[in-house]
Amino acid sequence: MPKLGMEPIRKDALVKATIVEIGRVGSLDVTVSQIAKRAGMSSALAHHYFGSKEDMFLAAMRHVMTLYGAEVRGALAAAEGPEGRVRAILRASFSAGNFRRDVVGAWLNFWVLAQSVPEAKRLLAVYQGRLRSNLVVALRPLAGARAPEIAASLGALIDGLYLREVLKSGPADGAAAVAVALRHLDAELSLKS
Amino acid sequence: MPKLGMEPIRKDALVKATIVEIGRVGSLDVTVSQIAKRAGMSSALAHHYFGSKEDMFLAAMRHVMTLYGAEVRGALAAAEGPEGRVRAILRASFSAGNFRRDVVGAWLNFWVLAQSVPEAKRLLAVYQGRLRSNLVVALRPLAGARAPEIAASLGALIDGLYLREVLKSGPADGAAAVAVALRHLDAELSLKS
DNA sequence: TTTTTTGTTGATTGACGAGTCAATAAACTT
DNA sequence: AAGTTTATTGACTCGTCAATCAACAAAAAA
Repeated sequence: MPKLGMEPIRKDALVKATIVEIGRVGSLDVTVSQIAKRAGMSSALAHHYFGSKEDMFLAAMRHVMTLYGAEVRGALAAAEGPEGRVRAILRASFSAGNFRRDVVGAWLNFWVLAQSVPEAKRLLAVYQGRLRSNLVVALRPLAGARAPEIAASLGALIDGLYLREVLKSGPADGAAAVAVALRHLDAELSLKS
Repeated sequence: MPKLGMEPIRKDALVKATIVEIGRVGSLDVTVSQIAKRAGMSSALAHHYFGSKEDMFLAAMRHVMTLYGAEVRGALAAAEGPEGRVRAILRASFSAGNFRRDVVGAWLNFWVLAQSVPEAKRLLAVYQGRLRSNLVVALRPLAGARAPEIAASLGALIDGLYLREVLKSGPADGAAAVAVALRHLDAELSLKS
């Protein structure tokens, strides 16, 4: 009994299942069947909605980035003052929704994919550009001409903290990561030269 | 015309070819045949010396780590004063030999592998532990009780700078990366609290 | 000189998995 | 009622690749 309008529902389920399965297996070597099974459908249907496994994963990462972007915008709107804005970005980056084991694992695999798949590289560049731009704007009133270089090191530090999360056992500790990033920020801001 | 004592030569060639091929392709989806071909032998011989593809890659990463470790020890021996030691570690981390496109690509894939292969996870933990320990020892005279936390953020920053290198086009710029890390160090050291 | 050890490869096996296809069915349209 | 669009899947194709094997060659040991 095929109900109509299934497409968005199925796609959404597949996108979520993709993240979960990649997180579970720890690599892109998940079969489409595994993903489809977790999403409650046949692999043929998954191929019907997304042309290929790669499309599926790219859609999943677009989804992750969209959620992150929305969270940043929300936090930014509620933030007060320049420093509040930087803190808002950092907090969003390590929020419970984004800083999850499976999501971090997906990011890591996405990074690998960006080395060989142009579309992944493009997406990653867009994401990095947005993060950088957000940081620079927020830092400008605090650091003036040094805003770009601080944004660069903060960005790298964020990526590094994500990376380190992968190795840890136990639940993700976003608060600790935020603390490290904030201290870096304070330290950089206290540098007068 | 089998010359004897080939084993170390073959293994060495395979280890190097593994890094190059992974760097070229950008993922672990390199075939053993490709690696063997680049190393100038048949895939069967590669399997003869290393039992499996995974063993080959793990040996390659052990090799990378060994070189890195030797470089750090050398730089540490020649360094003067505590700050000189921290600088030596950072410079070694981004030296021309270690901070190369293909090597960075290999690291990235190694990180992914560490999520699912215990031996890779173990190796990575050993490496991180050594780096951390080196940093803490060097930082102790400079930062006292704050040495561990500074070592942690410096370590994450180093990883992040490696990660960012992957996306860049053009040749690797180790000097720029060292500069970012050094500025972070200065900033952290100037924080008195 | 026979035997063992070491080096070497072409050919083959065996498994696995992405993507396709044909078929079935229920809804909507005309 | 006939035709079209959307949903859905089991079965199948087709390519790829890690790993193994059988066989051959040369050096070293016995």
